[in-house]
Amino acid sequence: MATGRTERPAQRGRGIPEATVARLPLYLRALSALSERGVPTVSSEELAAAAGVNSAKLRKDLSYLGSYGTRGVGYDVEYLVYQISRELGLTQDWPVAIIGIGNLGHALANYGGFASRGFRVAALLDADRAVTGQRIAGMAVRHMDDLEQIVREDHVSIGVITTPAPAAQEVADRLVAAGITSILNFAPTVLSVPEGVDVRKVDLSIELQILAFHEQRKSGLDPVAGPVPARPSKPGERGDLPEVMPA
Amino acid sequence: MATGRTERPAQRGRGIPEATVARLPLYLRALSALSERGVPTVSSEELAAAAGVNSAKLRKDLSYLGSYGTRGVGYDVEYLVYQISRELGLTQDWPVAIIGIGNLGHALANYGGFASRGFRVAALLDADRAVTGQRIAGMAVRHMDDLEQIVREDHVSIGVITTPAPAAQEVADRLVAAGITSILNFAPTVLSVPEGVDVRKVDLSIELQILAFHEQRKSGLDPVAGPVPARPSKPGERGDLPEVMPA
DNA sequence: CCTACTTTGTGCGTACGTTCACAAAAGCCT
DNA sequence: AGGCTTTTGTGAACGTACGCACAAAGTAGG
Ligand SMILES: NC(=O)c1ccc[n+]([C@@H]2O[C@H](COP(=O)([O-])OP(=O)(O)OC[C@H]3O[C@@H](n4cnc5c(N)ncnc54)[C@H](O)[C@@H]3O)[C@@H](O)[C@H]2O)c1
Ligand SMILES: NC(=O)c1ccc[n+]([C@@H]2O[C@H](COP(=O)([O-])OP(=O)(O)OC[C@H]3O[C@@H](n4cnc5c(N)ncnc54)[C@H](O)[C@@H]3O)[C@@H](O)[C@H]2O)c1
Repeated sequence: MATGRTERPAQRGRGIPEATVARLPLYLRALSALSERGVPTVSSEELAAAAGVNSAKLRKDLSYLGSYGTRGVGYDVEYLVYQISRELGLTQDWPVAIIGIGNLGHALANYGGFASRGFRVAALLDADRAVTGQRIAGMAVRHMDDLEQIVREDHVSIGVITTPAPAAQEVADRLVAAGITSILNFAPTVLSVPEGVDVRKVDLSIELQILAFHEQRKSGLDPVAGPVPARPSKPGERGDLPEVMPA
Repeated sequence: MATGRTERPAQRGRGIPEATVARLPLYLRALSALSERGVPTVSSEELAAAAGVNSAKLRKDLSYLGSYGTRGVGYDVEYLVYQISRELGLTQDWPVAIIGIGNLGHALANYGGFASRGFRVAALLDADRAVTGQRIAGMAVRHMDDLEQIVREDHVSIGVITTPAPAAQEVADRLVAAGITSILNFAPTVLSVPEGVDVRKVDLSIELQILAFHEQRKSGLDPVAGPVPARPSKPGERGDLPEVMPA
C-alpha cells in the first residue's frame, strides 16, 4: 500500500519502538497496582518482575520516554504512572463505538474495565432492528444508519468490530469513511484499510492454534498423521508421507 | 522462573520460528476459504494477499514445513491445508475448559467458531454456586471442585481463564496442578507458571492503549499535558513540564 | 525436444529486538 | 566529607525477522 521507499520505514513519529509501546500498558498496570498499595518508589528489578519482563528491557523501554528514574533509588511510582499515561495518550478521553451487539458485543458493552483508562463506550451499534433499541448497561443500541452522525457528534475515534466475519470488511469501510482511524477487530478476517488507519486484531482461534502447536510439541513427539490427501498428482511421485527435512 | 542458561533460547522443538507459527493459522484460514470455493491451486502471491502478508515471507514460512509447492504452478490448496493443519496439531482433538462463566465466559461458551478446528469445549467451570448447574449452549456449568476430575477424565489440555483478575493466578495454579500445560488468559494479569507451561494472553485494554498511542500521534501533535504530579522532590529541580527530549 | 514463461525456494543485506555488563549517578552511613 | 552501596541508563554483542532479488525447477506450447 505504499511505494516502499522513503516513507517511515520503522519507527513512527518520534522514536518509540513498537515493541516498547506494546509493553507500556503492562508497566502502567503494574504501577497502578503499586500506586494503590501506596508504594512510593519502585526499582526496575521489582517493576520488571511485576510486569513479567527482563529488567534491562524495562529500563531501556522507559529510557525512550525520558530519564525519569533516580539512580540508587528507582522510579517514583506516581510520576511514572503519569508519564506513561501521557505518552500513551491516556490523559485524554477516547470515545469508543462497538459495532455488532451479539454475544461478544454484549460482553464488551457490560465490561467495566473499558472505562478505567480513558476509554469511554460512546455508542453501541447494530444492523439488526431486533437488537437496536435494546438497552445494555444503561445505553441504547443504535442502528447502523446513525453511524456517521454518532461518529461526528461524539468524536468517536476508535471502532470495535464484533460483527460476524463476512460483515467486518464492510463495517470497517463505513467506519473509515465516517472518519475513524483506529479499529479493534474481533472478527476472524483480514481487514484492508487505507494508509493512516490502524487496525489491531484479537483472534481467539489463532491463539488456540498457537497453543495447540506447542502442546503437540510437548506431549506427542511429532505431528500426528491422519487421512492424508494425496499429493497433487505428479510424474515420478514417491510415497505420501513426506516427513524428512531435506538438508 | 528459570536459570536463564542453557534452556531453549529461541526456536523450540524442531525449527519453526515463533513468528511463523503465529502466521500459519492465518494462511490456514485463507486456504480454507479457497478450498470452500473449490479453488484447486494458489500462488504464493495470491495467498499472501489473502492473508495480508508479503509473498516472500509466506514462501519462507511455508518452506519451514517442507517443499510443498510446485514451481510454475503454486500450492495445491487441499494438500497445503492438510500440511498446515498437521503441523499445528489440528488433526487431533483438543478439549478445552473455560473457567469463569461470567459475561465473557458466556460469550465464549456460546461461540460456534470454537469447535471448528479441533477445539472442543469439554467443560465450563465456575466457583459460584449460583452459576454452576446452569446450562449454557447445552452444557452444564460444573463447580471448581470437579476441576481435577474433569481435566483427568476428559483429557483437557487447554484451559481458558475468564475469571476476574484477582482470581486468575489461583485458577492458573490449580489448572497447572491438575496437569494442564496450555493456558489462554483473558484476565488482565501477568500469570506466573512453571517452565513447560505455555500462557498466551488476550488483553483488550492493552490493544486499546496501543491504538490510543498511535491515534495521539496521528491527530494531536504530541502528548497532551494535564495535571502533572510534581517530580519527586530533588535538590536543584526545575519546572514541572518535562517535555523536551534531551539529546 | 527445445524454448519461453511462471513461480517456488532461499541467500543475503538490513532492520529490529533482546540481553549482558558496566560506568556514572545518586543516596546513605559513618 | 568521603567512601560504600544501590540502581539507573546505555554501549555493544547477539539473535531473530523481514523483504529483495534471483537461480533453479517446473509447466506449457510449438
Ligand atoms: N462470541 C465469542 O466468544 C467470540 C469469540 C471470538 C471471536 N468472535 C467473533 O466475534 C464476532 C461476533 O461474535 P458473536 O458471537 O458476538 O456473534 P453474534 O452473531 O452473536 O453477533 C453478531 C452481531 O452483529 C450484528 N451484525 C451483523 N451484521 C452487521 C452489520 N453489517 N453491521 C452491524 N452489525 C451487524 C448482528 O445483528 C449481531 O447482533 C464474530 O466475528 C466472531 O467470529 C466471537
Ligand atoms: N467482559 C468482557 O468483555 C471482558 C473483556 C476483556 C477482558 N475481560 C476480562 O475477563 C475476565 C472476566 O470478565 P467478565 O466480564 O466475564 O467478568 P464476570 O464477573 O462477569 O465473570 C467472572 C466469573 O468468574 C467466576 N469466578 C470468580 N472467581 C472464580 C474462581 N476463583 N474460580 C472460578 N470462577 C471464578 C465468577 O463467579 C463469575 O462467574 C475479567 O478478568 C475481565 O477483566 C472481560
